[in-house]
Amino acid sequence: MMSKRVGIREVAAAAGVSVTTVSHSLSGGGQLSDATRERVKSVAEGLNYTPNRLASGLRSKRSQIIGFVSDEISTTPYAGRVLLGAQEAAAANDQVLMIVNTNSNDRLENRGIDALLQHSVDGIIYARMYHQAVQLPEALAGVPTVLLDAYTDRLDLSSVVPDEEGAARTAMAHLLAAGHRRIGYLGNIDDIPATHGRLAGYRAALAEHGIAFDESLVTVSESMTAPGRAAASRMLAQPDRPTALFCFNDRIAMGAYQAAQLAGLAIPNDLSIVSIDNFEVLADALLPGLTSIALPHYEMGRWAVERLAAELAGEADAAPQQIQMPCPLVLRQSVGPPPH
Amino acid sequence: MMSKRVGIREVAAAAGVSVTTVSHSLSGGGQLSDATRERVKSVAEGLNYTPNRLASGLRSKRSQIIGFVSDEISTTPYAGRVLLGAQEAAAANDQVLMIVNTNSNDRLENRGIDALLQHSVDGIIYARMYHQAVQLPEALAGVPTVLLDAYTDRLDLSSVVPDEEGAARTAMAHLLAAGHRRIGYLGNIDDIPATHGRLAGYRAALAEHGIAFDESLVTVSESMTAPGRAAASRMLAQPDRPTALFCFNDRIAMGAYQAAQLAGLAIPNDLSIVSIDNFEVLADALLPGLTSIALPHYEMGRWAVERLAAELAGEADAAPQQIQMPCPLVLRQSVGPPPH
DNA sequence: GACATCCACAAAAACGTTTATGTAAGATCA
DNA sequence: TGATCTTACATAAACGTTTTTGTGGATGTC
Repeated sequence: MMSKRVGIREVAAAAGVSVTTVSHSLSGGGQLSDATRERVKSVAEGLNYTPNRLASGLRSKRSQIIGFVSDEISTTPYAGRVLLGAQEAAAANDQVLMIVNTNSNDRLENRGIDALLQHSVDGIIYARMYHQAVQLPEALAGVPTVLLDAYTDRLDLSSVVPDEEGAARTAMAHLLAAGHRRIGYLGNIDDIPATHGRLAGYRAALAEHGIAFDESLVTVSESMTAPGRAAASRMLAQPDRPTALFCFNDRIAMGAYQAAQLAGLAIPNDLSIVSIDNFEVLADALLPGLTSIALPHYEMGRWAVERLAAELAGEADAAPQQIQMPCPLVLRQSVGPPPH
Repeated sequence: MMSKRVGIREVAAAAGVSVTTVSHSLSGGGQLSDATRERVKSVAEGLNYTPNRLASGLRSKRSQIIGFVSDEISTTPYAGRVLLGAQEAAAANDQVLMIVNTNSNDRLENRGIDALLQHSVDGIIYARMYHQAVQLPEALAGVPTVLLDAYTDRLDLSSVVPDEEGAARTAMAHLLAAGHRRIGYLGNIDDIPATHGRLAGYRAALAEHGIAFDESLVTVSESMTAPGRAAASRMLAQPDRPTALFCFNDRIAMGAYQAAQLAGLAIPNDLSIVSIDNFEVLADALLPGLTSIALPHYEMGRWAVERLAAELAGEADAAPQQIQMPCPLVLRQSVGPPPH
């Protein structure tokens, strides 16, 4: 049982054909009679033959490996979902993922990319853990690459990011449908696409419903719980306080929960809250459950790898695409009608 | 610039030596004069030569790839830290990680392992996302393997898991040092090592301090927020309620926070809480911050890969080890002296 | 000064595939 | 009926390394 791995030669010998024939039989190439093809296949199966991908990659220039470089694999809880989507898509395409983390460090990034290229990856997913603009490293020039949760101004690269504005509109639509008209926005302060896109979505949703934008209903803070709590407290202390809050993310929303509690406001009876992230450990754990917009991490991971695979295969629709993924609403219990 | 990748032949030609000499120069093998060695190295550097790992792996039987098999890469927020530790250790050893997710599905697991073996990984990290007993799949027989957050009864396999009992003792020691004597334990109900180890640690810590074990101070529930809340509520409703709670994990602790709030108890003035997980998004966000024991995910990832690398290198201390990693206490604001 | 030893390097085989090229037998065609 | 085309496979080169084996000269030994 524990002999050397069986190679293509052994299969050839056992089937009474040449190694060429075996190779063609298994890959579907060449011209062979269906009879031999099938016979060889079953012999190979019987011998438990599996090809050596190093050898086949060396010769064919296709390693069937996709490199995955990300900035921060660990600090966010999203990385796992992205990776899962990417890995599943890879498996479906008979590919496998080789990962490298850069810690947002250029030297590490270059070393990592180098390592991937030395292993002859067929292409690379260049991923960020939050939506941002990036500049593609020199080392990736000429390497098939798809951007994930990141974008550049280059139109020859495919990329996928969440539809930030759409996400905000969806959140707002939900609040508006519940009857709210005074809706506060607890925004983020960083200069990133999410900041601008979500604010734009907030304003657009108001405009669509003929509600005037009210400067006093918008605050910005760091997107963490404590600053969110402070911002929410300020907003709820206003004389004509909003009946609902749309929060930049779940951590700010958690701050809003705390502020509401401190202000003696019940959710959702006195105050409705919706936010973005659908970070389950928080959203499910909060009391009541937090209605939130999910960022499509799994889907972006899948899409990026599928896109890359398509481009590598030189498929018909292989022109690069830059897409924005829709973000679905996940209902829980933090939204109700406004108090009268 | 964008010519074919430069190979070892070009380096040989440029340096005026044979490819053999180049290979030896760069790998440190063979016997060459230091002069040639250095000269070849600088020529290689000048040409921007990087070896083709497929070719070198094919010939040398060492791919420099480590396979990483995990059950659930996405559902827990810990995966990222494990992966980060593993990846960093791999990079330090000039290796790279190839990952595969099994979704706890045997068929997927076998296909994934097969894929890794086809790519000639040098060894495999067989990881679980929570501490548990496993049975090593058939397909891994004969493949160098290290278990991560998992163990078997086989002594020929290295493994690393958290020291559950020690973690509980550390948590308890902290509460005891603060002066608490009536300490409740909100435990978990699953039949897993963490359940038994942490309970054992709780009992051991009490015994060490001459405190009698009180059945009424222990509850078990699912390890999530809502069940934790219910369990904590029951415990806090007791006539002689505990002054402190040790929680199985942060999610249960969050439930305890909610129960305390419902019962009108302030943390840490009326009730101290410590738990295990140090799940930062929760622990930092809770008000006040939750003092928690960190599980050594990053460290386990590092250790597993380093261990595997050592065993692959056939180092002197290469005898398999099964270790339990210590779990450090992360102080926040949820522990104070008991109310008098 | 004959022989073995060692040094510094080169030539060539090998790793396990894929692919380019070759070929023998049968089918097709004028 | 010979020439040409297909069909179905085989032979051999190639991928870019590492490793095994070879070699010519310098050095050492007695």
